Amino acid sequence: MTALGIREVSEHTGLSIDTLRWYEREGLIPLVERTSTGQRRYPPAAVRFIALVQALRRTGMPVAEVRHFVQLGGGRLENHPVRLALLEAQRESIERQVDQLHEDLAVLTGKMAEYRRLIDAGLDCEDEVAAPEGGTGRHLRSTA
Amino acid sequence: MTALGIREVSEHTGLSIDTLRWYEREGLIPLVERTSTGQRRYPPAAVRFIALVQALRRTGMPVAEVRHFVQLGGGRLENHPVRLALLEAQRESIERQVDQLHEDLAVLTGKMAEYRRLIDAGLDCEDEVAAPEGGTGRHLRSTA
DNA sequence: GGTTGCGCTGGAGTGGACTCCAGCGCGGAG
DNA sequence: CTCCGCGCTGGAGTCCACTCCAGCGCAACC
Repeated sequence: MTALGIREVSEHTGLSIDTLRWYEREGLIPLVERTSTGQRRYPPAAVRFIALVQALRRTGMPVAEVRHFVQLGGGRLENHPVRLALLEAQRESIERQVDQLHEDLAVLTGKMAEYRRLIDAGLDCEDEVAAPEGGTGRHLRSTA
Repeated sequence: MTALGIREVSEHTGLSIDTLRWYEREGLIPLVERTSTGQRRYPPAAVRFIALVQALRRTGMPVAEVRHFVQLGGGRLENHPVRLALLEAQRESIERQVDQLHEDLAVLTGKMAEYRRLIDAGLDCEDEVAAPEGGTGRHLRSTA
């Protein structure tokens, strides 16, 4: 009844229609039904599942691993601990990614501060004065 | 004097030797010098630059865009504002990524809580009881 | 003074994740 | 009835970022 067509799901999730079909072929999206004429229908459970798949993909889980997760059967009890463990592993991966992002952010902000300082002082860069085809070392000693 | 060989840089940065060479060909790594026999030497400035390139790549900047950044000349003053702007854009991108990661994390922890609840209750999944080739709906009504 | 090992180059190959297409069927609008 | 738009399928194509050679040179170690 509340099941959606592929276009609606595409708009709702931001995944392209082709990607939705491809994911399904690849075994990442179960629970998709068909009309009598063969068109896809996505019941709410499928739509919810897609949100999970998107979270896994966006956080860097490869398609093959998502498939593995999905193949852990139709929500049967004995597989829950396994799925839980996979999600836990991914959760840890996400936390590492956040840490890494913060480190990289620090690198960028550091570099940005350097550029601002140089702009203020009216200097070229300390590093990389790599033969700009005109004349070298026109920059002065740093003020600090 | 303190310049490093490619192997050392590879070990120091975690980038493979092939990747270092490829990055250089692609114009992502300037400042690399050569010995009289043609071997690469990485002075400290090059090594520092590589760290920046890594931060950009890891945070999702495409190789082409890093190249663009690098091509903004050998640290000459007039390019500093442009580089600064590019870094600022990337900084914002990183912040969006962190936000997205947190959203995805919430999806995962929510799903994990659900599995834990089901395990405790000894139930199959509410969703996705997709024809596990034996018999449907052996799960009971939820206790909550 | 050979052979082992690292480095170099240019180019080909790979893996992952889509993305596009031809060719067909269905169902509603005119 | 005919045409348009959407959806379907299987398969081919694309893009990106590496990764892997083959074939060569230098240098050092035994």
